[in-house]
Amino acid sequence: MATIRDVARYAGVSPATVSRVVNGLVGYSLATQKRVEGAILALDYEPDTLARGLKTKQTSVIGVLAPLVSDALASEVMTGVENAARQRGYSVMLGRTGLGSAHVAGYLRTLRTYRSAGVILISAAITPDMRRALGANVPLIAVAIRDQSHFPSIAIDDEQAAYDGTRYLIDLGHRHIGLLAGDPNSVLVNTVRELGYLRAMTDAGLPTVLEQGNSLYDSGPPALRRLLERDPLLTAVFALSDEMGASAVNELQRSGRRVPDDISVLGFDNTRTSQHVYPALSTVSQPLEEMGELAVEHLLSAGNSRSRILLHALVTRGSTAPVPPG
Amino acid sequence: MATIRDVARYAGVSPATVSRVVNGLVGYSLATQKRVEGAILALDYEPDTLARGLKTKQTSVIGVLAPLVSDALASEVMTGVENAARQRGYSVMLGRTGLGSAHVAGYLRTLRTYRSAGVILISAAITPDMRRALGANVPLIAVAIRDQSHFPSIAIDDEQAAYDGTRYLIDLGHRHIGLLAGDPNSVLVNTVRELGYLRAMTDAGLPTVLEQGNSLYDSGPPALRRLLERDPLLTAVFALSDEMGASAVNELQRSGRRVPDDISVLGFDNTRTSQHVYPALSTVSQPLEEMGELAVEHLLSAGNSRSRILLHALVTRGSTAPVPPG
DNA sequence: TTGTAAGCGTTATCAC
DNA sequence: GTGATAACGCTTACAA
Repeated sequence: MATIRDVARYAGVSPATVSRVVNGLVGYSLATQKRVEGAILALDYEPDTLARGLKTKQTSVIGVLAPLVSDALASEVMTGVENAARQRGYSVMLGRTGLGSAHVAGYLRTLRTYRSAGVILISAAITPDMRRALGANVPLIAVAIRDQSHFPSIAIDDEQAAYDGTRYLIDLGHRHIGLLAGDPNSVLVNTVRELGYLRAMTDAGLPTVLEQGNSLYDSGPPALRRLLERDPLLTAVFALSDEMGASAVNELQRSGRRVPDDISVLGFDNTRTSQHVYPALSTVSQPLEEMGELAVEHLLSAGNSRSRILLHALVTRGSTAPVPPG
Repeated sequence: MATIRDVARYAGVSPATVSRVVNGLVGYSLATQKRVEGAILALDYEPDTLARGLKTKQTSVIGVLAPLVSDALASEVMTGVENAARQRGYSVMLGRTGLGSAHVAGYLRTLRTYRSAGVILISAAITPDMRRALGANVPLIAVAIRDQSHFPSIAIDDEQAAYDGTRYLIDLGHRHIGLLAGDPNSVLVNTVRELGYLRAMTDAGLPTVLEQGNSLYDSGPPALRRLLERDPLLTAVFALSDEMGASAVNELQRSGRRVPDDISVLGFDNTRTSQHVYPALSTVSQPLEEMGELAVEHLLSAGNSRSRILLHALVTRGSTAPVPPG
């Protein structure tokens, strides 16, 4: 590995000058610039990130913490993050949040010792502990979750989105609409979405019925069965995640019911999973990739530490239909 | 941020001694150890990774390069990688390979300047260029792909796995079995799997019929339709990825065919996607998470640079059945 | 058992 | 416009 001194020697200049050229600063003639650039090419020189970071107290690493690496929602946000990061010459470092907050703090400390340029938290709320573990100089932002605290975040209005989803089902003529809720403890957003469902049903003077899942695929069927026991007249199910929605569609078919003829299913998030069933899931969409991109932008533009609320949208596909005549 | 000198001063020892304690070396009394540990706690000291890496020429970063961050297969391998890495105190840095090899080389150079402890390539073959871009000191291993070159890899025997999958369908009584192939250019493994299918069919004296997809969900339906045009008597479809398998199941149902009553579908890889359809996909399974874990082990245990071939298995679920009597 | 000092590869502050 | 030189925070001979 060639160092800056090697390049300097080769080009017949000082290391300082090489550094200036590499970093696009001012203070050298065109002739020296050419010579230095030639030397860099000849020696295949690449600045050492570690040395540079040590000196400048900043590296171009962006940390991303997600509940589950293999989670579809997190994957799509990560795609956006990765794109935006790469475009700006940043790298992405990955961590899992699923294992308790002590563990997250560990990641954050690591990121701090790497002098990370910023960290993005997917589907998890920022706690004061986290903020502290990161130190004062590293920006932190939450994505796909609304922070009731003053920490910055990028999200949709989950309450309103759930309201709109429920409302859509109601407008289709459904009166018995069950909610496949997520674990309120694991993802804050679930609670808020529940509220949106409750409000829409109450506004319409309709009875609410709700069972808890954990947002993942496997939790859908049992929760669905409980839902059906509690209200056998259900003609629509609103799942607070696409995974649960997809498993609900499958479970319904397994038990001999037709979707959407007998029962409609609405999902949430518009991840790829929503397209992996037949009929494909209608779903409340949030712009996951865009959120990831915006998060990177946010971290890198020091000034604006404002939170952003993006627009949700209803995506209608085959899994929802007007209430059956029976 | 406290530095090692702060700790040293606080504990009344030299930086060298602090370093020794921190790194668990020998050469200090129990008493000093206690004092140093106390100081570390008091000052909330954390060694600076950059400075350390600069000195030791090694950091605990493991690079992972995947074709698509949001790809189910890659996600599951990454889960394994992340687990194993974290256990050993390593961090994971993420990159995408989907954009052409010049771009991959860029990542590799970054990883080199970070003095990465090693890099893992998912679903992509190692090229001499890559090897060169990384420099001589950073180990590199491919996962979920068999390298015909001498570079290390962790994979299943894809040819045999495809053979066994095909054979399973044949044993079920199927005679007209179509192959939903992947793009041979994008993932090497597809070619090999094709060979396995071809061999099994030939061995059984059966006609082969094959259409190309690109392994992703959306490429399934059109390829399936072409397959059905070419052989309307098809009673089984072998998809070389679960995504294509899942979309095949959905497409078949959309067109009024029953799975598996009219037609069986077999997938490949046993990713989560295979469970996201109804009936769930029978599939040829490869131990993705385990592969990720082994890859980390491999990188970190300098000596054994041997490739490993893991066992595949047939997972039978609802999407396959004996050939219909008609 | 412990301390001193050099140096890893940069960048930044001075001089010239 | 260019070059010494001193850090950045750590590890590691080498001394003591």
